[in-house]
Amino acid sequence: MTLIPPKYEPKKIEEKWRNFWEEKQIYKSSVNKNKIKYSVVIPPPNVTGILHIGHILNNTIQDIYCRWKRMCGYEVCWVPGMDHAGIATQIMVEKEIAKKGKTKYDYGRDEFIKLIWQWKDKHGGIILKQLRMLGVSVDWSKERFTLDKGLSKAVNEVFVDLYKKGLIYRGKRIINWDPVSQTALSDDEIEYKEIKDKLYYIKYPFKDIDDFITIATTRPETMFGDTAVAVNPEDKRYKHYKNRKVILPLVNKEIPVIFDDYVDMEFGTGALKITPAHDANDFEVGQRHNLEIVCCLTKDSKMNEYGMMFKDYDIFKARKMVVSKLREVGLLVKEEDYIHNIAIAQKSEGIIEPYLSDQWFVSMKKLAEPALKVVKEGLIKFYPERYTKVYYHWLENIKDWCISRQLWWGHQIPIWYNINTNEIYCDTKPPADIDNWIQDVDVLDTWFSSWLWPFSVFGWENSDNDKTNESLKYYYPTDFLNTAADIIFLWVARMIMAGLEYMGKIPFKDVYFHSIVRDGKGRKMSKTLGNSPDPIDVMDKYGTDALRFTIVYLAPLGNDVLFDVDKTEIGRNFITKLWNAGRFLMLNKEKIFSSPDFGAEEYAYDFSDKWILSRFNSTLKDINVYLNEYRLNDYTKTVYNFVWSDFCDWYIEFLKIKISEHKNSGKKIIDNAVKMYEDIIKILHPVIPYATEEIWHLINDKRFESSISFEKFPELNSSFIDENVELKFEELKEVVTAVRNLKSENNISFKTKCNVVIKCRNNEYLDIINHYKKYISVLCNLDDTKFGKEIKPEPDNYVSRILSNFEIYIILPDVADLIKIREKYEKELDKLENYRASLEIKLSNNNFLQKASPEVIEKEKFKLKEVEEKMSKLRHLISLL
RNA sequence: GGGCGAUUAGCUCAGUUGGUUAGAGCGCUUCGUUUACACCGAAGAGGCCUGAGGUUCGAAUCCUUAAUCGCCCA
Repeated sequence: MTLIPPKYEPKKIEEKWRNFWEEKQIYKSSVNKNKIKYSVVIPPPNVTGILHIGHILNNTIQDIYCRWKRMCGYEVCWVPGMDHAGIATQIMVEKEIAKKGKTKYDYGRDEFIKLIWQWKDKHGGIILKQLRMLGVSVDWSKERFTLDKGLSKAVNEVFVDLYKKGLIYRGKRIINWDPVSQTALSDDEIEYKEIKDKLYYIKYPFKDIDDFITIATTRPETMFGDTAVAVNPEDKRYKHYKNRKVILPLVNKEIPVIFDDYVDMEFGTGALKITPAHDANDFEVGQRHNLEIVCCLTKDSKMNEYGMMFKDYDIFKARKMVVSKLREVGLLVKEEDYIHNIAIAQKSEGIIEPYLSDQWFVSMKKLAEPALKVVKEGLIKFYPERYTKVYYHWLENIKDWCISRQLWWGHQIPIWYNINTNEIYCDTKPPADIDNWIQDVDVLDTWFSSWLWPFSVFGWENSDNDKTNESLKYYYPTDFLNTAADIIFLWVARMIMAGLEYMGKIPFKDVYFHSIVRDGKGRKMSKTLGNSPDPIDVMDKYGTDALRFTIVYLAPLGNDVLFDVDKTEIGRNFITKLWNAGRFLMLNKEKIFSSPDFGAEEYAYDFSDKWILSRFNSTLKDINVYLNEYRLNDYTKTVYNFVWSDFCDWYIEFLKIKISEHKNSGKKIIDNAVKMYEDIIKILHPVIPYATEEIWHLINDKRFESSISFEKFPELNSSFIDENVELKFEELKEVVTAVRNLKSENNISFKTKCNVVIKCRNNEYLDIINHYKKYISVLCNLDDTKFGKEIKPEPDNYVSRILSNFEIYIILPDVADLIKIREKYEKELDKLENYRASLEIKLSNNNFLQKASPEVIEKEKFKLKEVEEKMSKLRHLISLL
């Protein structure tokens, strides 16, 4: 028989089982029509990403479900993979070549992409290695990457199909242009910096009347692109300018005054110049009012021909010149110091210029309708449920999706332009006469491949092969998606659309939005704050299971997790406790089976056995509910409390005594306890796989070729749940606690043995005490325990505690401090009196008696009777002092 | 500005359709190495359930409103 070592050493043990699981490929899944499948796709992490604490939560949750379902007999398939993260990855390589003073243009597109692949093979995917450490039970043989051949084919197929359906079109859009690196940037790559600037007030004279309107702007040089002046329709100052036109200074062009509630009346003069080509908000206003779009800047932030005499000057120089010219002609009213945020490119530090350009869009309305319907009809469920509201709101106000990105790394758009005719060609295959065509230089948004993930990972490449692809037929739709709520639109909603459009079926049934992990002060984890712990360090220090357990334990459904590294102690301590309980059981088992003092006689379940079986099954019942409702912190908390408070604090303490009292049945007793312990290990395996695997093997050394992963998850046996037993056992616990409390409060050390008298309400309670006299005596360290229905202590020197069904008297070894005892009793009496009074008020209220249900009234009456009884006993005690 | 949440013990949170003398973990105080565990055990202190109205016999729980904080979308 193997003994459990004194200390749980996570590092060695984790490595051992991780290798075991992977070498034996035990989590590899294949189509098995005899089993119900449970499939999950990982939210593909970014290929450049490294593991942070949020990933730990996300992947632990998925692992819990995969392991749980596997133990429940499902054919579980969890697909891992990564996305190619267009911008992030390209930047990594651009930074690298920048060190050599080179740009991507020095290499050219094809060579540059080769470099990125090299980078990816060398540095990419660290995160998957880190996920291995976490012990995720994914099927590594199914690992996918969004730029894999098959997945790329799927992307092209979908683009072409949507284009042919008329759901993809080309349109104008303001993008973030970095004039330094000559590229478009996404919002994520931009930082905002506060700068001191000037706010210029400029007069725009009216066309027909001798009046003017003053606008305020920080960018006078863009006035050459102005196509309107806007005011708020509510603004009384400007109401009478309806249908008027102003003359754009310097340009001498007529532009309209428009009314739009986008305008902030408080800002500047309440009048804005509208430059649709050079400001994203102005562009929107322009769209609403059908304004002309005039672009007056070049791609390197210089004035173009619309800038007239300022052509070829850069914007800063041009600004100065424009201002002095306006001053000269008397149209500059004033300039004010002004502090505002400007957008800066993270990498190049260039000042971002909003730039109007041609982009590709997906028309979303048609795709959104069915996606809305399936959630409304409950085919897809969101946890927490309130996210459905967020989802509806977005889909009901859906905007078209800009899918082109000005990058080289990604799926190049399958659109070709004819050099001679400007004709557009769109197909999965390039045009035959390729020399006459140029392919669109842009690539697709990374999400354009991620939205196909739930079926592309199973081999979907086009709408024909899904009919013959067994894997796809078996695993799709998936059962569970777990992700962060901030990508509900970017990813979740779009997957639903794509799933319905291309598979004709929802992509998943349950979507669980997990918590956001924040630091202990509630701040978001961020690189700049440096408050984001490296999970690998935490795993090193406390153990992987400890981190897994803690993070789930702290994560309530729908709320943020406040995580500090120190808190990992919760998980570590719990695992140590669990480990030691097992160690105790195995030590005893060894002792019992190797000593002639112990026998193997049958031992019928006694009260404490019935109690722990009831508690265990109640726990099992609860955790089944919690797991089904994605209340994972309740799952961990429930098991935690059961193991610590019920199993260790009480059951094992009882067990110690039971074994010594019933040596002839020692083997049976310890076997029963070990059996329950094994069940506990199994229900914990989903959350702490390493420790439970190790323990499971230690309990029985003949298991080396197998894994706890495929053990049957303990099944609920409701017939063991006995509320009455649980309540009665609580009372027994109360007796023990009361005796300990009396000792402690009267400064009797635990080591000092003393005598106790217990008066029981009736025969039933008498039986309990009779049977457990010895246990109480050991657990409280007593000398003599007398009990009976009518028994009374010798009326000399004792203190007492009145419980509902017991009166406990403890004989003091020294002369009692009567004053202190009296104070104690009176304090208790005061408390009871308050309670009694509130009950009496309630019960003398006619309204209550008429309107409350009879059961409630009975309950209140019983409480009153009980409290009155206690009080009279207490009064009696006081009178004896 | 629009929407969605949150506010309960020093901290982090439970509290399921209203019937509770409002619970847990951590922290704190006191005691303790009794043959699993000091990453431990025993005992204890600690709350006008954010404020104000209302519904009800009865509200931490339902409604209205205010304040503070957070998230998402503009």
